[in-house]
Amino acid sequence: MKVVVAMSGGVDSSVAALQLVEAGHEVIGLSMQLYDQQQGTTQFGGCCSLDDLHDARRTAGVLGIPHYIMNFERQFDATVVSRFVREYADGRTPIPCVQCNADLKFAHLLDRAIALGADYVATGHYVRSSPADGIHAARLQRGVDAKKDQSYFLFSLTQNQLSRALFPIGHLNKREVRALAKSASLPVADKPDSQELCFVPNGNTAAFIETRDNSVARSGPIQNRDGQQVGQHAGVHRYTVGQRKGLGLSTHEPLYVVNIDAPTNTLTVGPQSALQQTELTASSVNWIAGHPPGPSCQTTARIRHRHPDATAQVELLPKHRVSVVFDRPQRAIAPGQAVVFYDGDTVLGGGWID
RNA sequence: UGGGGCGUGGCCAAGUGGUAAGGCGCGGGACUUUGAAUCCCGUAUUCGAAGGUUCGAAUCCUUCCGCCCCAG
Repeated sequence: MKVVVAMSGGVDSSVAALQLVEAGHEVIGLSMQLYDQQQGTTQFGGCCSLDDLHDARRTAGVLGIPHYIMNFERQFDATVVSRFVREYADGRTPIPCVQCNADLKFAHLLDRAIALGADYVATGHYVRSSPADGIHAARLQRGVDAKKDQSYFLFSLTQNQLSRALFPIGHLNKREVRALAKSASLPVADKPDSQELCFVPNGNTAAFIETRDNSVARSGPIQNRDGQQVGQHAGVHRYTVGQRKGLGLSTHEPLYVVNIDAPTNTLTVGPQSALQQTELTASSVNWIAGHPPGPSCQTTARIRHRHPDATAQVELLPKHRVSVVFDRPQRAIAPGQAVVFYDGDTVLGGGWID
């Protein structure tokens, strides 16, 4: 079959391509140009710099597959960056990687792949999937390497998207991926893992947001839970619920951001214990199977990437919303983050925390 | 200028003769395909100032400066 691999220029997607080539598929490498590269490569880290595009091209050369670079600047800005900035301005904490996956890679890029005659789009995510078989719907599962599992970032995929998705390295662990890259002499075999957000220069999120929307850089009050003002902040976009760094308040105990109120531009802080919450509601819930498991169910849920799973009771609410009640309190439930539901290794779905 | 108390790093704060705890904040690192958290390391040659006593003082003495409280 014909498969388009989304090649970021990193080891993971490179080995994904390698696996497909070795399996005998017709493979096309596709890389996305996500923003104007004129400003120089040092402006950007992560997965999408000019150097990374070159790495993808070199890897494709070694694999003997065609490689195309497609310009997705407009789509990236609309589906990922603009939302990211807006969320921060609203005092929320976004996860742009989710939109980048569901609304870019498995949307615009998938469309292009189909236009190229491809049957599937493959990525280098550490997740596994199984196709619909007439009885069961297509499923998404955690990657075998628990340390690298990226299923959290893919909870919003639909049956249609999943039916077109391949994850060739989901059954491998990172060590094996690197070993395969090395034995195939891929130029990126020893390239460091990417981290941080690829479109934010130097990991300086606050500065990036200010360049996009400087109306957020308004100072406002920091108050304690009794409503007494205890300090000042330089913009709510610099903070997230549960954050300790950057408050500049010295007290007998560490303080954390407990709440962000964008309308009044107010930050509320409190001790560690004030972050413990047992309940949340989430919106725009996606059930990967296409329908919820039932009006109410017991599942394990995860409130952020790499957070321990927790058992919870999920109740459906109208308008694609759910209420989630955990058996044990969770630390720093942050609006804008996703809550993702699992049944063992299978991703049931998830939604956006209100 | 009656009485009492206090002045230790950016903040809080131990230490009352033996050569400056700790917390907060801040900086760096680790971890990490979100934001965070967490962990590790670093952060006062110096204790309001100037003299003095002493082998040795932030700790004792003297003076000065500054601040707070209670009375008038």
